[in-house]
Amino acid sequence: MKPPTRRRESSRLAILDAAIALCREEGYGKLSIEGIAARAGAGKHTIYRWWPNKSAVLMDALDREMTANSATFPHTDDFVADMRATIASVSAIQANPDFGPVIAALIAEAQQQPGGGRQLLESFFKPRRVPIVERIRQAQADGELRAAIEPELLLEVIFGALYHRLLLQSGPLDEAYADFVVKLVFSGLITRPDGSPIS
Amino acid sequence: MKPPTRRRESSRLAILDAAIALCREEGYGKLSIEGIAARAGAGKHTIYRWWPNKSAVLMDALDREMTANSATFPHTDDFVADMRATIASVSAIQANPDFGPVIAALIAEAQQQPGGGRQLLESFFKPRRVPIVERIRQAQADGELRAAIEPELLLEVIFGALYHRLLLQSGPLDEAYADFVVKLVFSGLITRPDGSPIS
DNA sequence: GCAGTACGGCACGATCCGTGCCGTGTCGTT
DNA sequence: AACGACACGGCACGGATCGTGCCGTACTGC
Repeated sequence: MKPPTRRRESSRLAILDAAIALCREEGYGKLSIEGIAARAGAGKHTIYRWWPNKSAVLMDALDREMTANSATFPHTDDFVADMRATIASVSAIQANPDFGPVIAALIAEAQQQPGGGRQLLESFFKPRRVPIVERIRQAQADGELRAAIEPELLLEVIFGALYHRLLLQSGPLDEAYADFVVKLVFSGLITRPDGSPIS
Repeated sequence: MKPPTRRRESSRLAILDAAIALCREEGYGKLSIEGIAARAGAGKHTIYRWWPNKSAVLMDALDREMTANSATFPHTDDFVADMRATIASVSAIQANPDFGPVIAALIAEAQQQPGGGRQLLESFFKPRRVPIVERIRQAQADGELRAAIEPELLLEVIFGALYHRLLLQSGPLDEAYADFVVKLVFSGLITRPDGSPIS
């Protein structure tokens, strides 16, 4: 009961490699289906058969690279430290010239169709946030964090701050910024017996 | 010493009206210089003479409408209430189908050129945030808010959260969300003698 | 080994880009 | 009031890319 696909894997990989390489070299604006096909030594039909548009190709290509080169999700007994390390890791990926501009291009392209943003969120971003959501829920279960707040809502604010820097280049996407954002978001939420602020 | 412009104002306005109308009707993806020129009854040269690309036209068009239809910036003695009302007003504009998609398109298009995001931020967004920055500085001067934090940095987090919903459609851009974001950001920053949380 | 199908290559009309030219109209100068 | 400069609308052009159709080849599964 194998999947009934006679798709040629070598073409698929050549297309994904060509797409993300061209995007990095020339920018997403100059990325074209014709260019991808030529570079991959493929016919345009082969691309149109398997992907609806060029952003879908690029999304698959980025997905392939990012599953190998993923963020780190430490899980120690210090929740805030875990979150700092996690968000710093995410921001480092977004600051990487090999990934940041491609992510920005995907967000940009999603604006072209109605509902494109939501689809990108559900199919690409949300699955990658699952480990972080789980870590937050764990902290809530442990009584380290107010339980009344949805973890996804917190991550909207945190990732929104990162995307602000990614899309509007308002400053460096470095560890200092990640620390600032995490501290800001959690400084009013952490439950400590003595009420001392987190450092 | 008048500015040496023989530019025809009627053409400029017709082009701006045509651009934003077409963007709303068909979406930014189907917006073309040829379409704008045809709808405005103008020559393409007239557009290329005064704007470098279609996103610049759209930015001018949106700017013209938003200066008339601006957010409200209340200034009472309750800083957090002021911020809630202000951010709720901003989010209402972004939730408006006449403005939100256009703003999203501008952010998306800015990703095409290197530095485009920063340019959009400086020329379009930052000037509109000035009153909010001033209100935050006032609160800091009044001792209502920790003075060590840059207001622009706080607004990055707040607006980032709004843009997350605008660009990724992660939920409604309503007053409840604006309240949540403002409360979250300021809950750890407000200085109160009794240390009670803001409600 | 056979049949089905995915494949690469090529060609096509359509759209939009950015630019050049041309004749007209309007505005500033004298 | 007359002139000259320039912005304007209209049209045309080559180039690029789109999405699709057709054709012959090569690979794959039964």
